[in-house]
Amino acid sequence: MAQFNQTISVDCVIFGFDGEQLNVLLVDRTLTKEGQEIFSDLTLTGNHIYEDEELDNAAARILFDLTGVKDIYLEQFGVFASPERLNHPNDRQWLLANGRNPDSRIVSVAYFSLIATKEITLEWKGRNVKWYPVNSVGTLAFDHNQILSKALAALRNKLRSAPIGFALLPEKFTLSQLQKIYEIILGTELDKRNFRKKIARMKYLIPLNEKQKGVAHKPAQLYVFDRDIYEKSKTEMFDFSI
Amino acid sequence: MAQFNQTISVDCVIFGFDGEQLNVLLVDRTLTKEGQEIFSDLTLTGNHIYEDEELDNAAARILFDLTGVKDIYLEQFGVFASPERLNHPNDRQWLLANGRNPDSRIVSVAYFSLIATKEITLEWKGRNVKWYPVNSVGTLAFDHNQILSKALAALRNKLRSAPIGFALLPEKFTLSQLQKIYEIILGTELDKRNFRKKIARMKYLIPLNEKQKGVAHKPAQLYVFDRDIYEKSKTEMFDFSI
DNA sequence: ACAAAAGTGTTGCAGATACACCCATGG
DNA sequence: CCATGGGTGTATCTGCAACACTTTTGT
Repeated sequence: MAQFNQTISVDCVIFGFDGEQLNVLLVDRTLTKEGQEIFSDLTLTGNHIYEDEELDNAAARILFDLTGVKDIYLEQFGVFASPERLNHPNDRQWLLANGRNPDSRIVSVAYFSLIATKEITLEWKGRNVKWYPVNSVGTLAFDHNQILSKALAALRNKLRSAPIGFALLPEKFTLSQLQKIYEIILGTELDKRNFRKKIARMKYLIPLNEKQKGVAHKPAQLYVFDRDIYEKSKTEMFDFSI
Repeated sequence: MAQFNQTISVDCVIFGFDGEQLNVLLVDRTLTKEGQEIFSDLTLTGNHIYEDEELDNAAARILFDLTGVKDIYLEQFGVFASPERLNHPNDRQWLLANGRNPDSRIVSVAYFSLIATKEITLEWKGRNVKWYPVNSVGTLAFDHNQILSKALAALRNKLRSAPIGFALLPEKFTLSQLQKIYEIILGTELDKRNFRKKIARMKYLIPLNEKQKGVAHKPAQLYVFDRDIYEKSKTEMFDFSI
């Protein structure tokens, strides 16, 4: 593999869902000097790209490096390149301590991605990453709060126009889980019956002959998403509303 | 102003509407050597950014340089950074002839913008730019065909979710002109009466006490778009469809 | 037996579609 | 007076929202 490109980086906003909340994967950034902690805060996951690497591949690589998972939903949603984006004192100090020039400009191409929180083990390669509920994220490094909020907006938008909710769920999921995802991301309450009527119209959500087990209530039917059927139905789905 | 950043450029897909067709503004790229024309093709408008310049400002600057118009609708819709995007022979030759290194990687941040074709004079600063109907654009330089088709997709999407059609029209416009824009961009035919019913619901489209002049038929009422009313109504307009 | 979530139908209303004729102007 | 696009209303259909009770399991 070639070397890193010094001016282009990719940041990934990795969303996860644990059944209750929408979470983001954040990296612990602690700067120490002679054993003393100088500061400690959090960043999104990201990295520079290799000279011969496509952006999409760089994003997938970063994701794999941190989570050990491949073939994940990934979508580019913006570029962040303000000349001031590395100007905060902590950020400059951090860059200096890592042998980088805080005055050189870095464009960051931002992706968001969706995975089921439980599907991944964060012990992978001993990275210092953790899930944080999106609602309680404090001040992040660089312009990462901006990136996160734009990612949320992009996620909401996308969720309205394409069936991506189950990317946050295990392969087999229940309709209530799916409904909860819509409710949390869109910030609404949805009617159970109306929700299920819509689902019934989506031919690519396929009920299995299989039910939940070990729950202290009527076990729910499990569903899977069929990508092939979805791709076919997409061509027919035209939305001519002005 | 600082100097140019060599690795970051901004490309603008400038759409115009002439009453009949959707057009793109393209730049003539003719390479000559010792008075001999070596090749001649077309590119999108674009330029490198200045070291201390925001991306949005760079896009606005490029637009102003080429058209002499300010305060234009502009929207970022993607980044193009494939390591192979400058690899075609003509492109390499062109870069070399212009003193640039064809092997260095350039990321291009792409914007699309909307203006009324007739509002601008292309003699501005003697640039070699011209309008071309989007339907009959041939092979463009670099990856500009890719950029153009993604711009069209972004435009269609945006048009469905936000009232931006009149950005392609003069300040005062008729409803038939607006309808034609929707028809051409979305590739549909729309019913005149139903279209006007939707318009009537948009309180930010304001009928003037003024009519078309010099047309050989019943003169149409002119409308303007009121940005303030739009911004207010936006907050209420929530779309909770899943 | 009880707690907890799953699952299921009907009705009213609003917004979408389909459709045809008269009007004002310039030439 | 003719050609051209401007402007208008109604009937039907379809999709969305609101709403409450029975079922299955684990403890």
